[in-house]
Amino acid sequence: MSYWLFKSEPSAYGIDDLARDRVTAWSGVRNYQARNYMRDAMRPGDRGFFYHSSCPEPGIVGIVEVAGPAYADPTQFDRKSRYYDSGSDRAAPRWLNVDVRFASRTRLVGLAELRGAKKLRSMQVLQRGNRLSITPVTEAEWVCVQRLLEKT
DNA sequence: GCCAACGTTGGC
DNA sequence: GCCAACGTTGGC
Repeated sequence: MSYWLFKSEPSAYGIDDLARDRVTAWSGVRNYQARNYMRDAMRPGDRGFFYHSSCPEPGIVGIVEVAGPAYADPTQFDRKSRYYDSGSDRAAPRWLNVDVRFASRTRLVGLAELRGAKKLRSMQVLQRGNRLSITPVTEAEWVCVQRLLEKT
């Protein structure tokens, strides 16, 4: 069992959208490292934080669960999609994604609060220049955020 | 809107 | 294989 952080711009797809849809495809990832996390390291049942970025109040806003194994991302073959990849071969798709299921909302744990927790100092999403839409979360970090969530 | 950071691309 | 240019991301 591993832990993850899924980052999304709420103007594109936020926790409200996921709460409504219950399950969504984490498609459109065009970064090899993030793809490898989904393809090689994620397991159904893994849990993650849902994080809002590029918005007035960036931070963790919910808990999600990996709903199934990675599969070929259909948007790479869709010529009309902004994620279309003419270099991807149907017989050996370049891009994969998992489905993510809504688990619960949380109160907002904003960036300043995350940065204020010493145990989260090495959390990947907080590092300079981080741009991955998926980052691993250690068990210690997961527990630390859970404790923050218990406070109000 | 600005700026820093990073990945990708393409010329050589 | 190198590296400059470019596009994208994300916090402020």
